[in-house]
Amino acid sequence: MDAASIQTVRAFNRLVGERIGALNDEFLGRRRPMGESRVLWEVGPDGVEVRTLRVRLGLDSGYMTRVLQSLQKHRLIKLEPDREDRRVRFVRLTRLGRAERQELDRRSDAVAWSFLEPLSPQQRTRLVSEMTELERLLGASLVTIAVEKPTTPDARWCIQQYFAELNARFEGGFDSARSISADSSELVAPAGALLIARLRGRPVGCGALKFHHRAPAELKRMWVVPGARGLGLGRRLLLELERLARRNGAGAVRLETNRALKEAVALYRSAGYREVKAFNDEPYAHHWFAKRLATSPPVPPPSRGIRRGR
Amino acid sequence: MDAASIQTVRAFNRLVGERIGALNDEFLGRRRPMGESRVLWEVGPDGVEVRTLRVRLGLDSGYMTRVLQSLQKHRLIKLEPDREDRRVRFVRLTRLGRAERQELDRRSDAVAWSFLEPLSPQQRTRLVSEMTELERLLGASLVTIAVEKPTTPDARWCIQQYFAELNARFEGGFDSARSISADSSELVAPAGALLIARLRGRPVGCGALKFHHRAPAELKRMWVVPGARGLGLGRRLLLELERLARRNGAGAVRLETNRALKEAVALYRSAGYREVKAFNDEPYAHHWFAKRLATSPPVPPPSRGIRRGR
DNA sequence: ACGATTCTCTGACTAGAGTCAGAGAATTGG
DNA sequence: CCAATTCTCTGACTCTAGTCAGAGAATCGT
Repeated sequence: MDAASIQTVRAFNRLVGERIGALNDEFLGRRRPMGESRVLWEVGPDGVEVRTLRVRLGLDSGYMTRVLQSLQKHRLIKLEPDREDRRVRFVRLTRLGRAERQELDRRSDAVAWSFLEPLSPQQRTRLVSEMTELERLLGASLVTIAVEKPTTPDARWCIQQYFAELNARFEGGFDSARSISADSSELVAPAGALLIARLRGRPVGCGALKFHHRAPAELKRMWVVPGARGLGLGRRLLLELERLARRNGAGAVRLETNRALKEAVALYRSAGYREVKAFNDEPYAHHWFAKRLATSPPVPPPSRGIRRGR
Repeated sequence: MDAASIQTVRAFNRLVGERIGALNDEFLGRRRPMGESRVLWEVGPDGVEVRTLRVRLGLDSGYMTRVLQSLQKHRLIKLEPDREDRRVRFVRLTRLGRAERQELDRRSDAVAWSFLEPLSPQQRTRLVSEMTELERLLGASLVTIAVEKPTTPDARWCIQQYFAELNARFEGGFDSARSISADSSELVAPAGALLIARLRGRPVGCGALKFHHRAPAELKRMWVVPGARGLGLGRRLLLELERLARRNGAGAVRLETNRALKEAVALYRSAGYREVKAFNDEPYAHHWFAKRLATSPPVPPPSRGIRRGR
């Protein structure tokens, strides 16, 4: 990459880092410590488990406890034991807390407005479209992919979204009961595995494998959240799944898919999958693909440049 | 402005603020406290006076002293009394300090690279071009406009640039001696005023007024640095000048300009200036404009964006 | 010349944002 | 059922990034 690009990125980092940091501190952190504001915000209107909060904000449990205690002392939140698991605590906003959160909301709006306000209408439109795209591009490098149990709420959410999308896109809809199964018990070791992709803690995609002794692993449940498409995340998931299959002794991967899922079909083809004859009787499938896995990892092909109109 | 735009800007602020903040801390702040790194960086290869450093970084003098002492203890800087004014101290990097600064430079590059690295070549190009544009657009809201004496170095620089541009653009060049004057003594109260626009400390434009008792104020020296054009800065300067004229009792503003300055002519027209007959004998002018000022401000005064003290 | 101002330095203090090592309760896995 | 693990809480620390008041030296303005 050329030096000029690096310099551009550096200049941008400096300007934007300073500007946003300063504004956030000034507007959002005035009334109370930033840590408390962040927590207050993250609790959200419906409440949340403390452990979730901790993971999302990446805070130490001791620190978190104290932040919550302080918020509670100010009557902004209520802490109650979780119904299902009495080790965990559930945080809820009080009426006062909701008001305070709304205030934070207004301030966030004001910060955003301070970016837009000095610009002409055309420039505003421009700014917004560029931020949208940049956010996508920057987000791409923050995605993490990890094995996760299919029973976690996030995993369930991904699978649900996946089913909902199939149902919307397949002609005649989709009913998971009629499809070949890949339920929770089949997607944990040693029978299989589920990968969840996350962007800043939030699930943005998934992909699963079912292992078969001395037979190709089966690829299932490939899905990427609509807002994160076009960033090569599908390909990253696919590569990660292949690595996992290889580590679990599979010499090949195979999968079936529906013709409505055009991007997926294109992805499989470009990732080296060859169309093969139907190897199962999945009623929703139109295409069956297979790929032999190299013993040593193959060089990743260049990611496709996805164009979007602005 | 619609809510969706505000939401986009907010989402962007959140992602970018966190991402850049985190990376900067991680990469640049590892070896020593961020404050020290910032100072080390700001000293630069040629050294600098402590007071300049303090103003630039906006630090308390006591704090600054301690930061410098710590850097000195680590043999990264040398402190010596200033030659001309023995109250002030002059900071210089030692050999070790220069090496450390280079290291910071490398890390900054690495941070920038970490943005580019996960992207495809097309996406990289896209990222860079969007950052460039976004930096311009965000910069616009950081511009501050204030009255300044025409004798300051920055004011002089602006006027010089203005003359140089006229000389380049007018057919047959421009010689300020042949033009109607508006020199330093005429551009300070009560005879007149000079406005300087600044972006993060650097001058990016100017505009001046000459007041005449019971007669229209004269607009002079409107200029915007080429890199900041197209951001509506000219219009902001113009509005600011009109406010100033009104505050000084002028009921109207008038000005003359050269046909080579097409953007300026367009700006005056679109800001409500009507072309009038020549009211003076400026040899370089082709157009004379005038605008009556409303008694109550017709447009809400442009805000200066929100500033923070670093 | 001399009072006001500027610049640096010192000491004393604060708040925010954590980290770390346990301890005690509840739940899970085998 | 029991051991391991998970989750929250407490107490005791740390580090960074300041702020504030005042003192002493040098310089400036008149």
